[in-house]
Amino acid sequence: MKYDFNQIEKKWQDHWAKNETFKAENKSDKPKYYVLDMFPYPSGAGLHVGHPLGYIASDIYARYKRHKGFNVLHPQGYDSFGLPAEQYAIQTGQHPAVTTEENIKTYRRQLDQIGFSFDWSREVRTSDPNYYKWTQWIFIQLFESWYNNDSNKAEHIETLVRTFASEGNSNINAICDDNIEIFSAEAWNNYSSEEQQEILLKYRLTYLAETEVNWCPALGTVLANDEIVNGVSERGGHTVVRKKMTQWSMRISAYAERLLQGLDTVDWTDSLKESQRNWIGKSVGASVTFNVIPATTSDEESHKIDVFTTRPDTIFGVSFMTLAPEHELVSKITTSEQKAEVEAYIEKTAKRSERDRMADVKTISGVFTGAYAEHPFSKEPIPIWIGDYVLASYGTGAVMAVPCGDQRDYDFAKHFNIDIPNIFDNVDISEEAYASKDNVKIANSDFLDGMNLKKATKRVIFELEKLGQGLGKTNYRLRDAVFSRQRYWGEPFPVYYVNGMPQMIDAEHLPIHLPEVEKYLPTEEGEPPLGRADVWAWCTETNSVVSNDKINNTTIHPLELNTMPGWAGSSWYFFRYMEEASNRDDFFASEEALNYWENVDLYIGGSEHATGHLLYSRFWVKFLKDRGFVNVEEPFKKLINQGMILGTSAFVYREEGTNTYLSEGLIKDKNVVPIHVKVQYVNASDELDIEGLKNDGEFGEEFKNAEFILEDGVYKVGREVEKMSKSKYNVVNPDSICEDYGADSLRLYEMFLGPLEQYKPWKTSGISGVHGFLKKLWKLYVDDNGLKVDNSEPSKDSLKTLHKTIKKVEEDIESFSFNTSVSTFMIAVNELTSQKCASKEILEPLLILISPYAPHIAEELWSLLGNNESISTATFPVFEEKHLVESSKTYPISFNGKMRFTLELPLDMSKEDIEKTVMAHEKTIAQLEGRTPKKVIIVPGKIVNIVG
RNA sequence: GCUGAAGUGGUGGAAUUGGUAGACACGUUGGACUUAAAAUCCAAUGUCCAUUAGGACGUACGGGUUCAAGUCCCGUCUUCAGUACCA
Repeated sequence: MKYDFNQIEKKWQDHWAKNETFKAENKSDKPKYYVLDMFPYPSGAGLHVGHPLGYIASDIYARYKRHKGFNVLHPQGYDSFGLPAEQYAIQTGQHPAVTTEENIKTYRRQLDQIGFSFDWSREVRTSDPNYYKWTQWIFIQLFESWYNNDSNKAEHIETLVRTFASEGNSNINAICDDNIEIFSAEAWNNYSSEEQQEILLKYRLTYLAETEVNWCPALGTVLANDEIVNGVSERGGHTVVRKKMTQWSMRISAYAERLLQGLDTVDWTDSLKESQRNWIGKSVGASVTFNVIPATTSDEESHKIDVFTTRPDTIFGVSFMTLAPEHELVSKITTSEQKAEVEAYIEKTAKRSERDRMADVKTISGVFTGAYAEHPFSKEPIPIWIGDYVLASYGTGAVMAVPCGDQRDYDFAKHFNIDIPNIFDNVDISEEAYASKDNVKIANSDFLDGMNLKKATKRVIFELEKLGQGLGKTNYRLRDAVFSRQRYWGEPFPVYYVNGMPQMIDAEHLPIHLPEVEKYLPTEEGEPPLGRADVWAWCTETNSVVSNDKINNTTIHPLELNTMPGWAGSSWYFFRYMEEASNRDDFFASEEALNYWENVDLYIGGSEHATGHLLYSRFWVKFLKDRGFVNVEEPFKKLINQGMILGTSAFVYREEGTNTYLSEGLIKDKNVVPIHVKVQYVNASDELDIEGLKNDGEFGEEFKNAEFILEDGVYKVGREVEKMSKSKYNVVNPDSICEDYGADSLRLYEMFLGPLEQYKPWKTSGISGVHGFLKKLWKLYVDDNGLKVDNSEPSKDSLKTLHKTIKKVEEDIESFSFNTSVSTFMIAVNELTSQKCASKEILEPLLILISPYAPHIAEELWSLLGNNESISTATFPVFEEKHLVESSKTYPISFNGKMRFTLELPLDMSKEDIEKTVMAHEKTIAQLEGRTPKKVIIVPGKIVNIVG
């Protein structure tokens, strides 16, 4: 019987699907375990061998946990809203829903053929109205909530409204917009409904606000920072301008501290936690208010500049202030003499994108405004400058410049010849600023003289508070997240507008379906694509979406034209899987389901989601918990970032100006151009299939008439490791691997390549190793006459092989070291083969060990052994130490730490006897050449080291 | 710059608390089987010296601790990833 992997794999994949082998139960006596892969976007290109890496790892773990007696939830689905489908729709006119459906089909077929143990009955798709109904619902809850700093959680907006009505807002401690005026209960009750709504928007966790965006008029859309290159759009090279737009924002900043603290409670890698910490960017310091000195005595208006500083202790070192060019005070305080210069500077900086400004750290630029502020303590005038090293979007957009203590301020001061007072005792600042926080001793600072950083900081804040010109403050870099997209293929907002004020549609009328449009582009007026929908108005009488021409602004109102961003649907999907598909109509997941599964125990995915998806999900989960909809604070307990599988590109070398290609060994001093060729035409020895290449239609005539100069009768290609991509012709498709070697080989090989987290190159030639292993495994059970396993008593050696394998594999899986288990299997099979082991007592448990990695062959052999139940239900073999107990040990005998020979000695031999035996050995005598050793180190069971 | 990860044969990588460096594979070379090829099997394979026996050197580099260092400590270099005028 041959190992016919194609037939075996198909057979078991069908069997698992038909019997719903991997369906998870929401009621079980077993402990639960939830294994999840990061949500895939079903791209049109399908999978390459790099994609399944994480899925294979999580699948091994899920299968292992089942063997270990857990009720495992291992679902899969699609983040099916998104840009590529929309882009494709714009180009071809095809509805994104249609192409998305096709892509999902391809994706599913490819996933199925790898043999994953997904519970497909729980599949979700973000673009499914039954799913986005609940995304819309969550949005409404966010709108209906505010963040109460006193209770330190989100509360229903009603609690806020009640307080407003009874006592005004002066006692409210909320996370809200900055520009909030104090009002009394009486005032509140007298406000018009619109005025009240406007105020409430400043408190809601999702709110409409003017946001500065990168607007590209030619594309009619907003661009992300990384879509802009050198000030023009990456696609098409169109001009991009900074523009204010009214957009939905999410008040994630309310959760900054909890998002930071929560990191200590989850089992993620340090690097991932670190990038989230950086992103949140907490800095502790003080806010200080500087009064602007009026230019003339008749000047009535008085201005104040608020700054944030992490070093309030250096306040006496301030010698100037710098405002961001966009700062609203700039136009108000600039003197007439400086006006022209300041305006020219502002115009110049407005043209540079924020990213450009940040990237260019070296050029120092700025302009004096002519105005002065008053130092809060010394009352000395301080010149006010503007400079683009100060960012409008961070802090208050203004800094108090302390050149002796901050390198950027120092450079700025040097450049413009501004005074650099030294307020540090015994520190030389003639070359650079003293930015260190260690060994600070303040001098020339009035009441702070002689104090260290900690003391001075405390004292300054105390004094500032006394003056009413400052207070201790913590600042976060984390900014509220823009939630509107000017796109078609996303979740529509459940929002309509009455007199310009946003109104939520009642949850009972959800979902609001994405309307049909005839084109997926923005309108001529620059409105988002939904502006093209004819049926896109809300009737408050029938509670339905009706034709736009019925809009009367009394009962029928326009609907929101933006859609939600990609992260909306992916911020809560892990809860949706918890509920069985048949029970999803009335809630996003039932309380029982949420209580049973709690959160994701193991989450595997790419590190590119470090600050996007992983931060937004945590934010939504904390919010949902505050409002009592879920009961966990963090969504993902343990998280592993899988590395990337890189391609090994192949190159041929064309001699410059000719149609001649030189083999890799011949290019030495020649002037050659390396050209990518398809890796399919290269064998394991880097030799090129020239005929194949010549006849490949995709390359056209390029190689048809080319001459190939061989070395030793073959053409050798050059190789280089690069990211897998179509344009580099190094993409390897899992379909062909499954066809040629089988899914089990693919699974094993992906794991065998190296540690999960690491980046490593793919080389198809290497797969023959694991494929050979599977054949050897097969032969251990089956020969030409069929099954050869018997009920013979296993040998001691075979028992030892089995049990050391159990031990190692179990340790490996628990520590996610899947690559080493594959080696362990190889060693086990090599050993059992040479032991001629045929004992069922050994070979049956061995299959369970291997089955998470190579489930198809394991199932097949398992059933050949006479089992009727799927191997996935079998209990993991139990390791027994007694089989590994040895009576002797092969000791390495070292001289001065270098191993010279080995000696087998009984393990129960005493130190003294070991020393005697070793010293008497002829090789020892030869090594010592008559010397007497100074010392003999004996570590029983480990090593003997002779010194001297 | 900062933060994080990493640097081991021709290649991917192993060495879990300091204790035989290079497991397991790929590739290469030689051999068996075959008319031949494929498949399979056997052997060798870190580098250098030596006919052998054996020896020297070897985990990015330079130091150190230790009987013993890929592993611990100090310094340097390189690569990758994230992030960045963050006040």
